[in-house]
Amino acid sequence: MTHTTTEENYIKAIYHLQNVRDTVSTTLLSAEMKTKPASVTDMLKKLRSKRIVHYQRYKGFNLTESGNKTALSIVRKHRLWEYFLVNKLGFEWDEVHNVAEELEHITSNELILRLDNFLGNPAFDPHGDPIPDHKGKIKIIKQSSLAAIPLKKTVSVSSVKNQSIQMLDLLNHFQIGIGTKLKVTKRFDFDGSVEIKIDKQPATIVSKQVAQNVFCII
Amino acid sequence: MTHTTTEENYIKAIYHLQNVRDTVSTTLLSAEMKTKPASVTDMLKKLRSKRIVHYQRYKGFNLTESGNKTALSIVRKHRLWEYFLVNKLGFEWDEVHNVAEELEHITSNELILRLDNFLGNPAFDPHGDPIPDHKGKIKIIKQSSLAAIPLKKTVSVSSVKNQSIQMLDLLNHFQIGIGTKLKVTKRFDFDGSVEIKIDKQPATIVSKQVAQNVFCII
DNA sequence: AATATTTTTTAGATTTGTCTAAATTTATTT
DNA sequence: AAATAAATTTAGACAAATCTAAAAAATATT
Repeated sequence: MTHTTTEENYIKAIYHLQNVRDTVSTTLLSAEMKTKPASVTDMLKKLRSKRIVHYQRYKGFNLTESGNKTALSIVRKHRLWEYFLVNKLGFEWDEVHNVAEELEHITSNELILRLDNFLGNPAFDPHGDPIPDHKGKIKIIKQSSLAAIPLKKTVSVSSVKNQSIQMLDLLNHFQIGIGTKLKVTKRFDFDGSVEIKIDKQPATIVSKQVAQNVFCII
Repeated sequence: MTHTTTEENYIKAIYHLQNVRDTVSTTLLSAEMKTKPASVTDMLKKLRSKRIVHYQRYKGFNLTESGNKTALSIVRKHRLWEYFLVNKLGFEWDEVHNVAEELEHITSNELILRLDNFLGNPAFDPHGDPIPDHKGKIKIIKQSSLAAIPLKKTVSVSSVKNQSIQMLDLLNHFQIGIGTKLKVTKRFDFDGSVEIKIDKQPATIVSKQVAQNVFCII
């Protein structure tokens, strides 16, 4: 079964929202898709007829098993392309999202298989998000945010939750990237900000918002 | 000015047909696009309003200067991606066309610039067709078909005109690819077939149709 | 529990690219 | 030059994805 680019974008959006909230509403999805709730209802009927979502009017919806598989394959393509753009073409990690949004809809399975091998079958993309393998399997690693890790323990940055350009720009400024080794030296209860130390650099303070979005392997 | 994928496909088709015949008819274009003549008329009006083609009803059409530039940029993208697929991902030269048809519509200029550099700014794609540079400039080389080159002169295969899967399959069978060194040892007037010799391999005979489609640098 | 508010759905319209069938123009034959 | 044939265009319709406005259902408030 094949899907249009629009259908694929809806499937991916439902998948991502499901991983954040446990129920996804029509309104929330319409905000994510930058459409109106009425349009979402139309699409849900279409996706139901293709057995991508379970959906009952007024009662909500969620991905079927088959829908989930499809979502994983789109996410896989997106993240492999991001890896390619950063590690082969030299893009910065904050520049690749939009291009990958387009590349993820190229339909050849053979292409993705070969791209995966060409890249050395990476398990994580440049933002630290796991890349599903060809069976849809995801490597899970234990991560804690800067707001939660123990003090004075050296840890390695493994992913960033909020991937807005603004956030990535800020992290670039702090010279924080995936793989950066750092430790939290102090926490300030007043505003939730956190003092961190990278190598021999002088300590700096990052806000609560940053601390909650940067995840590390302990 | 941006264009839809469909518009881009029309622009590319007009460009290619213009390089073969000097006037392109509605019917011919409809055959190329696998649509009906009525659909072509509709699209021509749209492309005219975007100043991509000169077009007068019943009088024919052709690309404007701006349309030609757009066409060259699409051809450039297509051929760079073909080069990538063959030389980086290990596809065979007869497998890449359909995937490149999709990739050529990805819109990022930055992507193409970086891809071009990553590939080493190649001037020819895996079928021997020239890749327009970022200004749309094409390297032209003097070529003659197997039907026209002098006898017993060792030449290098530089491009293949008919790029159907069937043709490429046949050439693979003969072990003829871009860069293959060969000489024409005899021509048969009866059916236009041609005897060729590659290295120390025994001579083989190719048909007139093949001879007319394989081009070489003398 | 009745009312008010919010969310979701329906109904009907719009745009893009396509189609068929009929009309018009151009080209070819006789 | 008239008749016929071929190519092209118009007119009107359809599917996909969207929209607005109104109706229906679910949720929250008093």
